[in-house]
Amino acid sequence: MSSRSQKKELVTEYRRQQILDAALTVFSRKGYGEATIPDIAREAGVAVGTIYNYYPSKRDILISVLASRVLSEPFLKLMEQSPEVDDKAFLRALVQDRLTMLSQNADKFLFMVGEVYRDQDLRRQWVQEVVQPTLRRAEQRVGSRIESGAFRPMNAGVTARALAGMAIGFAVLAMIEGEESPCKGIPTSELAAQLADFALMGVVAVGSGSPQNLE
Amino acid sequence: MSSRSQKKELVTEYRRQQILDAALTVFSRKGYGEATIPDIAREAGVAVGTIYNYYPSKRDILISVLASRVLSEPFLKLMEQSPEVDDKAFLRALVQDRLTMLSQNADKFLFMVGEVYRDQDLRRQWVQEVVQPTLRRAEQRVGSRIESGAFRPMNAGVTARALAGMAIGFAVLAMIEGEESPCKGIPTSELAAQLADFALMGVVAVGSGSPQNLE
Amino acid sequence: MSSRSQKKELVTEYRRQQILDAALTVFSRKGYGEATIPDIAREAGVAVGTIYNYYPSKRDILISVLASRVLSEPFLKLMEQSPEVDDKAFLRALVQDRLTMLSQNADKFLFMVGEVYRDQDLRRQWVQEVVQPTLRRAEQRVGSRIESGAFRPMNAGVTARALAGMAIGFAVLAMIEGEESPCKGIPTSELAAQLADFALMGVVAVGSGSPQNLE
Amino acid sequence: MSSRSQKKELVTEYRRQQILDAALTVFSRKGYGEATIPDIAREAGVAVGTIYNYYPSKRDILISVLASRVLSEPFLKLMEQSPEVDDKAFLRALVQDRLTMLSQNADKFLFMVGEVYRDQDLRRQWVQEVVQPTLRRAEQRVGSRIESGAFRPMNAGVTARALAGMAIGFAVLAMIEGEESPCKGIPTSELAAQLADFALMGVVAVGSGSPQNLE
DNA sequence: GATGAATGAGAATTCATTCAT
DNA sequence: TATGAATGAATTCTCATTCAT
Repeated sequence: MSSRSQKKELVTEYRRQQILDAALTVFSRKGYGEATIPDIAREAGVAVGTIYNYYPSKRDILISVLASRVLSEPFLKLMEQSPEVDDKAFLRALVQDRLTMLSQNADKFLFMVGEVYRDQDLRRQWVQEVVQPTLRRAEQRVGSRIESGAFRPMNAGVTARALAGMAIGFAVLAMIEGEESPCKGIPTSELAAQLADFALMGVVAVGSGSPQNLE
Repeated sequence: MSSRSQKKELVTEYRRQQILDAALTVFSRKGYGEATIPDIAREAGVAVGTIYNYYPSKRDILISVLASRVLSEPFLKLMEQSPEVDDKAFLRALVQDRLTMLSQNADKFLFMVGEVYRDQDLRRQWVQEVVQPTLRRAEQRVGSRIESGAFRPMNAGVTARALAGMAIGFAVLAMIEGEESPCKGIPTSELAAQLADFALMGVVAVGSGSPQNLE
Repeated sequence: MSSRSQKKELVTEYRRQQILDAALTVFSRKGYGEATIPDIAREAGVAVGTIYNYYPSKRDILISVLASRVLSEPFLKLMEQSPEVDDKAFLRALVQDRLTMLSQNADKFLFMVGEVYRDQDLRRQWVQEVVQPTLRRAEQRVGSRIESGAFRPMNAGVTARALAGMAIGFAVLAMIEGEESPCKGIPTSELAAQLADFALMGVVAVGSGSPQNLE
Repeated sequence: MSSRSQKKELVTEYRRQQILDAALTVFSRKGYGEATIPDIAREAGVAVGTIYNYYPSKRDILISVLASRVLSEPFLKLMEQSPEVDDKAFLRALVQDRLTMLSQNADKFLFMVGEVYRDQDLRRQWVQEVVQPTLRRAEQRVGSRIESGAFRPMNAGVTARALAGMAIGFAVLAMIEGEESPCKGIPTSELAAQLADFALMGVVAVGSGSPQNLE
């Protein structure tokens, strides 16, 4: 008896995933506005009506796709980083991971930017449940390094966002430039190393005459 | 006679602007997919049919809006920066300017991200005519500073993109976090100063024990 | 063996009633066109599929509901009136009963008026099996009172329909006027008395000067 | 200039009527629930989209049809009756007129019974603007006849509703019985005469022994 | 050129009915 | 027999585009 209802639940859950996967694919390809329910149904291999047995409207599909596939999933790994390695190795690995992830998921991210920005509830939920916890984690790490004297005294919140922003912005630029980017030929590991160095040491040559220039 | 045709041209040009402004407003508010021609007509104060006397289709309006309002204008200022001040002041001013611009135009940017990414021609045109010239200029500046020994030896292309990306990514995060951001209370000039310092000197405390940690 | 099959039949019959009751409730509330099979299933506490084990289509449910719940039941009582009391008491009791019945079942009647009118077979069946037997009975009663000289010489068929129509029409008006009706505050027994007097004696004051006016 | 906009308004008004007429026809034939917008468009000889340029939803079409074609129009004549003729002639003419009108418009009435009953706003509006003014007029007439001693002392409100109800109920029964009604062969003028006599004098034979029976 | 009513293809959504379990 | 997920035709409604005035 339990097995019967368990089985049914499994099938139901599988359908849900099937539909979300299909929706993500279609949204990525055509954007939310241009995607149609028949598109999603075809991609999922189910009938149009079936979709409505699982989600009450197209917008609800979007919400579910974002919640379960786009807005949190890619961030999960980021939250689990072991803090035990040294900064440089950590940062290189992190940046490399981010770049890889972003370039692999660029299409899956871009379709939702406008939608999330426009839907206040969606934005707030995402910010509170995903973005801010992630940033807070980075902030804490930066803060503890500052306390230990390893990092210069800085505003940890701003710095964490500058670091995260650098990775995101760099990846976005790479995405936009596409094949025409001069970074295209450089291996990701090398890019990550350069970015990590930039973040750790900045651009100024230490011991050069520049510091004077700076003040 | 000439004045007659000149006048006509002026009116025509004015109408074009009127329609583009209205379209930008509506696209920003609702997104391209959800915006309708009647929306734009209402916003512009003209009849639906009039719009089709100036643009052959909704998509063409999008193209024109992006080309004339979104993709270049905000970057024009970037190209005009005087390079004669010292690095720190320059960077602070630049970053502050970018942050202000982005926060003022966030809504105007976000609606088109997905659209541009999906339209290859549009993306390529934008990249070649606007993005790359701007980045190349930054790259040259970084390159000359490296040559002069003011900056550490680095890949100028990567570094220029890391700098630009940091500003863009930071602003995007601020936009996403909105009111909930811990940076919300900090004056833009102060934020710009922190970001500029981060870019110039990195996070590591010079002379600390960290450098060993780093290697 | 017999008890097994009897039990089964009982259950089957019970289900049928369950479904018809639910259908009547839902049809009354939303009308036939807007009522859905899931609505009825929910109301009946059975699954959608179960309904199709008992009735082959939504239209068949309507037919059964009308036949067993709406078109005959409320008229059955009418046939059972004892004819042995005097006219005035009889008419008062009858009218009061009709008014009470109609006001209690108004919602159950109204949803089907259009449906029945449109379905010729349904209408004819109802007329032949229910309406006409009832009216014929009233007609006979009026006829016998005319023969005995108690009623004026009149067309018994027309008069019977005028009497029945008065009760029905009065109740319909009361239903339509709802709370706003000036009859709202009058007790049903008083209303019934007035209507019965009207039917028996008409409106004209006997012995008044009006009769001249009338000819 | 004025003629231009006047012309346009005329066309607009004509379209509105065209659509309402078509909707009335289709609603009458199929009922509101089963009627479709393409049905109405076809009947009106316009495109589906055109309908939506004039009415925002199917329900709004219903409301307009009821307001302009069904709920008031047939009642207008009733309000204009000249009160100067004698009661019998007046009542005969009135009843005949009602019977004719109802039998000609039966199909147009029946489809809306359930809809009006279910839509509180619609019902209330109809009652206040059409039904009650009409009934009040009848009530006043009955009241003045009572005062003059021509009618017996009665509750004028109840009596007016009994009279109106009789005409309505009689017509409804005739509609329901259709071809099978024994009244089918009787000319409308004769029916009206019988009903008027019934209303004026009741069923009881004056001077018969019945009055004793009645008390 | 400007206008806005008309158009109809196409979108989201509903729901009667089927059928495997 | 009971169930309820799956189906897809049918429905309401939208809107880019056309075109007569």
